[in-house]
Amino acid sequence: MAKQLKKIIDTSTEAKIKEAAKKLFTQKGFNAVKTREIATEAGINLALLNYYFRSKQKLFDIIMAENLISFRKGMSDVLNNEKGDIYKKIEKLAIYYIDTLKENPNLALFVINAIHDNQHDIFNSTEDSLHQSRKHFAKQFLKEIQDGKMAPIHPVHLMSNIIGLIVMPFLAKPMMLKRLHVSEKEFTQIMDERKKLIPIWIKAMLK
Amino acid sequence: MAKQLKKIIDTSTEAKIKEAAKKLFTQKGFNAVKTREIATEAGINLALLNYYFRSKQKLFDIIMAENLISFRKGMSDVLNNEKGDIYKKIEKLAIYYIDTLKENPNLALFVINAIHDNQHDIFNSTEDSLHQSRKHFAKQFLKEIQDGKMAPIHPVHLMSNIIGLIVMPFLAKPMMLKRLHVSEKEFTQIMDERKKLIPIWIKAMLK
DNA sequence: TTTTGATTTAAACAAATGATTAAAACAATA
DNA sequence: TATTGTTTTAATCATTTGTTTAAATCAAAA
Repeated sequence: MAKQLKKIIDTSTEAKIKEAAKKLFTQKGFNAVKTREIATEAGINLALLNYYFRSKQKLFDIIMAENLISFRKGMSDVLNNEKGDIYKKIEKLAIYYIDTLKENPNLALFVINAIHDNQHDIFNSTEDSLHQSRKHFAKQFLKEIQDGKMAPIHPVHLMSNIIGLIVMPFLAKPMMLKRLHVSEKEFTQIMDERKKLIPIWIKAMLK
Repeated sequence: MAKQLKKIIDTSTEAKIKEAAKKLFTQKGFNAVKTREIATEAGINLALLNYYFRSKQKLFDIIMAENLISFRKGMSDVLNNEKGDIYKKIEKLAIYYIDTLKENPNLALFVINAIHDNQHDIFNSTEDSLHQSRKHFAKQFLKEIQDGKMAPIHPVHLMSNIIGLIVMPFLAKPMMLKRLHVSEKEFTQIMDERKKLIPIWIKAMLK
């Protein structure tokens, strides 16, 4: 059967399990999710989880890998492309991540948690193909400073600021909605505003 | 000072359990921590956990409450004080949270996770005494906009930016250290720089 | 010293949980 | 249709995990 077609329509047991697992693991993490919960969510017999994926851990590893790929995809797509100045790239990053996190706000917390326990060695350089592209971005950043267009700050500042401005509203989303009396729709709108605002802000900050 | 002294001297069984539980729960969350692990870490017999705290859940609830208090303390101390313009307040917030998170970087992720599962109803208005003080801050913010000193943006933007700039480097700390080849000491130094930089940045962004 | 109540301990319990098994149902194909 | 390999199921297993128990130890008061 055609693989591409299969993926879209795929209603197979294996796909149902993976889908349920992804939803639950991404939302609640490894330890908070029980195999029986996944089975119920997927509407399948408990034993099929082990039949198709050997163990809960191996299933989780697959979800982890897929989630990291979605998260890295935006980075490599933007940074690998040599065109565009630093602020254009920041805008592209903002657009990609805001759109991704609008779809799946839990992804942010999932990745942050993964960074912290790091049982998957997610910073493994061979695994992580972004090493090169990041170097080019770093060069652009240094040049910007040398040309006097940007204040001389440590890369940790720049990274913290970019990631912080893009990701934080999603990490704090439940609080934002409740505390600032914002609806889902308004929230989405505000996030879309940020796609344009963040590069402008970063530029203004680092002048 | 008296409190710290007490903390050091208090070597009672109850205190040892709470200390171990706080360390582990804050680091790994409720589900990843097992009662036997707490007992070992505290160097006490397993049964004493239930003897002093009834259940794992009740022990966790206490740690949760204490952690939320540390986290809210900075907010109320700064916002309750009517003195100071908005940027002075932002600086005070930055100083408090950066110092707090330097001491305990895991606190950030713990609170974010608490915001998400929210089994403790942490936005409960009666529980949360900050309601009033926040209102005054909001007024200051609106006045700033009406006076044309600040761009007219949604409060969600302001909140996201302030929290994002302060908290994100700690959430992403393990990545920062590894990826940007930064030592613990350098990281601390950079975080201290941010105390002054963040209010300046916020001002520049929102001009 | 004896008594009394509080604390600590080793052992055990019951429920939850991840995994396995053996049989049944199903699907294809010869 | 009969055969064969695959998928699904109900039942069960083994371990983990939160909690309890009953006895032992300790410390202060009588």
